[in-house]
Amino acid sequence: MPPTIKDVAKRAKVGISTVSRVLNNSGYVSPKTRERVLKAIEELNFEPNYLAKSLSSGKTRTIALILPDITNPFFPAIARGVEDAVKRKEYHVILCNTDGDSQQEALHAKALREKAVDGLIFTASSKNNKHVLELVEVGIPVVLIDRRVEGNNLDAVLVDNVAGAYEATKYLIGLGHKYIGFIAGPDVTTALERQEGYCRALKEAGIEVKEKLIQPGNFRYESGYTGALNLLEYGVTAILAANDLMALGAMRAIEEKGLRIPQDIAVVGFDDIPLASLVKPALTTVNQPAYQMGALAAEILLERIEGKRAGEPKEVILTPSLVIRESCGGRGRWQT
Amino acid sequence: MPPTIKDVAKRAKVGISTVSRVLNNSGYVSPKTRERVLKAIEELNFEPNYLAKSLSSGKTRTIALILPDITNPFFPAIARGVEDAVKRKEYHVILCNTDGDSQQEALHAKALREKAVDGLIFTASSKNNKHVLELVEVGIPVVLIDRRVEGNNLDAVLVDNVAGAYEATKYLIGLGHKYIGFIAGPDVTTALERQEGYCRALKEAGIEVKEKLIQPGNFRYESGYTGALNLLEYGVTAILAANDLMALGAMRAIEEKGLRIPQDIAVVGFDDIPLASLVKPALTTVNQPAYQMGALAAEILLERIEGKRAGEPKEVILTPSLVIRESCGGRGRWQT
DNA sequence: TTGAAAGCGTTACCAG
DNA sequence: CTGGTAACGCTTTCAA
Repeated sequence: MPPTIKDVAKRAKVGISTVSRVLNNSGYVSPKTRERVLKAIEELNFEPNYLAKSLSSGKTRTIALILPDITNPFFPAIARGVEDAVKRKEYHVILCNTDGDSQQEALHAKALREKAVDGLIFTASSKNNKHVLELVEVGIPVVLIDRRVEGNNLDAVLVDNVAGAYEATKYLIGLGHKYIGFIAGPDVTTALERQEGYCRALKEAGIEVKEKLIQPGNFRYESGYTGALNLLEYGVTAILAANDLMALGAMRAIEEKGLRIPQDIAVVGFDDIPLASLVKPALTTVNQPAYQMGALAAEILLERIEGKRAGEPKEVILTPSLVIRESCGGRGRWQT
Repeated sequence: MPPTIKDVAKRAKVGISTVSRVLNNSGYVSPKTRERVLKAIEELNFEPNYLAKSLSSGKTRTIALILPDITNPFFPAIARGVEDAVKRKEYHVILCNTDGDSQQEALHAKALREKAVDGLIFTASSKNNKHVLELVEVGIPVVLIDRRVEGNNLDAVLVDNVAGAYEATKYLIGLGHKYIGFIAGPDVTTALERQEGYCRALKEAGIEVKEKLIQPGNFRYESGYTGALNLLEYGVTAILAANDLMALGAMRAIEEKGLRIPQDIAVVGFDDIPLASLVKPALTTVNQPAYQMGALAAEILLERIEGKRAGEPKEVILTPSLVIRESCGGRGRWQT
């Protein structure tokens, strides 16, 4: 059995409350007593039992990060940002993958509540979010990341997807493209917003938005591949994909068709995952500061948890930036 | 305040121990009483407090996964494998990044012990491992993944790195290469073993192992890049990198030098991260079944935790397989 | 400045 | 079958 606070008390010949005080640097303890206690702790190699502490205090110093799939290259950076930010304050993070499944989200939410996590960071992926809102009602702070949930205002760290896609499309237009295809994402706000940015840029430039130039997609490589295949049939000269994975799939399709990037077809992605700069040609894409998003979300969450942030929830909206590389040809006037 | 077992007891007009029994399906409870209790639980929307449960039982149903960096593309699949395996049994996983720093490993180990995780899965990256061994001594099950730690036998899920690199090198030799460069990894067993496989294949083929053809590396993209630059100076016709990231860096260097892959230089990686199949030319590499490794490690750990596995620790050594793609030219005789 | 004692919400043992 | 009650290890009044 590991030593307990009681053992320390006995050895130092003090009461257990005194030990607790020196442990937490709370209340008064005379230097001499403190010394004795410290010595006892040392000799016993005592370590406080966190469970007991948590039960008593109600705090676990653990948060959860719920996201669709850590295997999706957009998320590791977020996860790392979160962990780095909370690590400094000695919190830990529980990682939960949901695959965008509402039921799994619910399961995790329930379990995490029972485990009394102090708060959670959530990438919503289903429409049905009542499980999370329940957590909020119970008083567990939640900050959303990347995706907003409807019908509730919560702290959130988002990216201006409309602006990002708008800028990317405008860049393509500026390069002279008129027949630009879009490979859409699944039915989540981020994807929808990107589509909106695409449409807006087109309209603003007086280019008609053609239904058939908007191919369905699901954020996965394969759907980018098939979407591009269709788009090529329609004779597009450029393709904007709602995320990088699909853009990569599109590149594969284009090359298999014997077309060259960017000479024949230009492609732009969204996310700026690590691969984007490594493929050939390097992918021009809209950068999302994933690491910072994670870190920022974590900081906001900790502030809520520690009561340093009160009042209305706030959305932090970051502006993504177009990173011009090789997949659209010469560096255009948009380069900054 | 959320309702407690006490509230339930009161409402159902039974003792709290009875409530506890129905909660855990332990001991005898008459159908009628059980019914009443269940009803009360329902009405109160009661949920057991896990902390209290844990304090009492000593079990947290939480494990930790300690690895260098989730941002390194080799690890997300492992993490996912671990989580999926453990999720079925309603365990959670705490994710810890160490950056291969022994001090951070120690910090995490200490904190996790305090938080009483039931066990942990560990990718050792520093030589100094006494912190982990301490956990083992305290009785916390540990299973190693990917890397062995010296001086102790623990459950481990490993890959036969020697065999993998040996096969890869032999493949290159079979293709007619005689001047094969190697970009080494940092000072961890996996990297060392891969180097050993490389040397062994060379020797077996009667090819001299030249010191200068072994470039230092640290598993990162950049070191692959610079390593390749040096290797090209020496006129190698093929490069084997100790991991994919470095192989990718090497590819970049080769192309920047105006050389073609695979016509001028062949390259082989190790890991088979998701990017490997996406780059052009697609990378021929040694596949490590990361997802399964994670899942397997998790299963072994749970068996230890739940006492279903006793006796001596055992190492499970998986055999990696060479995945032949495009970066070495035509499919050679090694294709299966 | 210190210690005793009452929780925190469960589990588990022991009578009944 | 069921209900008390003593742990589990710590925090936090409250007196002294």
